[in-house]
Amino acid sequence: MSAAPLGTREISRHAVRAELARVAFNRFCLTGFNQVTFADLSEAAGVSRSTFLRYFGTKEDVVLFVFDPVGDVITDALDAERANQDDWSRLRNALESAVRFLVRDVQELVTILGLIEQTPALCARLREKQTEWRPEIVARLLKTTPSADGSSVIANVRVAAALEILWIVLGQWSASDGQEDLGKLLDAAFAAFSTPACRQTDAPS
Amino acid sequence: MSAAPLGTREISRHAVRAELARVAFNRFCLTGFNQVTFADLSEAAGVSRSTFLRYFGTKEDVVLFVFDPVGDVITDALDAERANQDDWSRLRNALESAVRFLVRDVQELVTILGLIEQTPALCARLREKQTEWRPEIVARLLKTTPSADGSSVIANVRVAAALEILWIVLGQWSASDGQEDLGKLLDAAFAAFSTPACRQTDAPS
DNA sequence: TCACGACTGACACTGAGTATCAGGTTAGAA
DNA sequence: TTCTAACCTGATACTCAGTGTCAGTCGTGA
Repeated sequence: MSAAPLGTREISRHAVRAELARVAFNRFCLTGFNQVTFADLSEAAGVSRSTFLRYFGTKEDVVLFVFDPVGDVITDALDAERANQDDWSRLRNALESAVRFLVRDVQELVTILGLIEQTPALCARLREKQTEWRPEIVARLLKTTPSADGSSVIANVRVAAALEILWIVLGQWSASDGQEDLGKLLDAAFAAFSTPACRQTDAPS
Repeated sequence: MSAAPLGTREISRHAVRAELARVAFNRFCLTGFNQVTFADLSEAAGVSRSTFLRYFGTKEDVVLFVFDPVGDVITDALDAERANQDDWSRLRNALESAVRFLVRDVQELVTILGLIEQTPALCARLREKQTEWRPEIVARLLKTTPSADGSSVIANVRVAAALEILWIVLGQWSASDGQEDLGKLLDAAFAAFSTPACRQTDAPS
């Protein structure tokens, strides 16, 4: 996977970043994202405001940097898929990889999703990241199943729809406090495209 | 449609707002969104910085307030649709209403979309608005064709996908400088869901 | 004509994010 | 071990978005 030597400096930086984020996250959950300032955070973490800002470009990134690898996770998973599957199946399985990557600690993810949901600035920034991932994913999809007419509109729409599903499903899952089965939720969400009549005929059994 | 009496105060406010936005828009296109400050804008418009800020809560809104009615346009159009159509047809037609509302001056819309595209802050804020529209649209969709299992996941996915299509299509359209036919682009985009094999088999003729 | 509400400009303030600089620390080569 | 170059840190100063307040002005309706 990641075949970088990772010098000691890099390791240290990574660890400090994680610790700063941990301290900050507690504050955010306690007081609310907008109410906490960089001055508060740096004081709580025992570093200067300058240093804190050097580890995270923006306040949003203090929370959202954990989502950064998701784009790569999806593209990698898409490559691993057997190419003889249809687009939707491949995207669905790639999303499964994404949620597996994200769900390491259920309670932690539920908490972070809750914080994001009730903070417009975090939602916006997360959607921005999502849009950044799209071109790469579209390219990967087109590489194995090229478009007939050379247009990438269809691929773009499918990828955009899949990424929307990711957040809708995670929102639903976190609303159930992490109880619901994410695989089933993904299937239910993708059913929005596969039900031929395009009616609300979910769960017919 | 809008049956409000609209007092003179309201008319005046509306007109001033439009003029301020016009002046600001020119500056943004000339210098770039991030390079222009409220001080620049207020000076160019001949009002104080305070006044300018009173008309637009944020710098993003100076550009994006024209999109505010789109949510209502879509929900209204959805109501007007005959309920015996399937979800995708209704959404597609509602989107047609939305683009008709937006395309009053082709060149102006192309310019504004270009500005948005090359300014991450504007993209983010626009997506935020888009997310705000969704619950209302979903409710309207469910009112006529309720979900079988009481879950709104499928409706949410479909609406989210449709709204993604809106921006993908507008992006494609503005890339062609407003030459392409928006109706055909919408059809092509919705084909991403209707092609049964879910392959890139666009435009088979 | 008067009174009330809204609009305006001026000012002060908080907080995010950028840039710079001097001093201290560490990694890695000599 | 020693030296050096790269890096990290805290301090400071700065720009700008956005909020809040206040006194003065203007339009409207009674």
